[in-house]
Amino acid sequence: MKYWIMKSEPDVFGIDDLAKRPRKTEHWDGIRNYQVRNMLRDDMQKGDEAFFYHSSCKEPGIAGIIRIVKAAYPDHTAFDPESKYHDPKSDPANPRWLMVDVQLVRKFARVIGLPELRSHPALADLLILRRGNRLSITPISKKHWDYILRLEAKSS
DNA sequence: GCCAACGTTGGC
DNA sequence: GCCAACGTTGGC
Repeated sequence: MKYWIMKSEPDVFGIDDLAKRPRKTEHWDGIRNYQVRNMLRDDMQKGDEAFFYHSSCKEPGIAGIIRIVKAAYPDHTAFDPESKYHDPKSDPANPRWLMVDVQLVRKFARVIGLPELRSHPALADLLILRRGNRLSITPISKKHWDYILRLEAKSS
């Protein structure tokens, strides 16, 4: 079982939106980056867990935990001309883009903010804190995962 | 809104 | 295959 950090803009789709979905489950669509797609396809498995990270917002940070409940399958929004994720180059017979289904495990009692994450030397090599990192999904080690879980219990 | 840091595109 | 131009991301 692996661990991940998955970024989303809460103005578009945040952890509270996921909580409102039936069975608190939704497909994670719109991935249009080859590196991320390859990770989905090759490394991400059903049962993996991920931190739900809020980006491009007032308080960027980790908002809770989600679980992969369905492994990678074709992202149908690529075929939909009405979708903002439409990609005419994705052939339904040979889909270019993939998505997974995620389910909310739990929302954190508080958002663990980006400045707080940065303040911990133990998290210095966390990919999401790296300058210029723009991948919407990144792997995270069990060690970092557990460390961040312990942060949640502390007050900020 | 600015800007750094990428990824992608397309001409050559 | 190179590389300039362009688009996107995301923190601030």
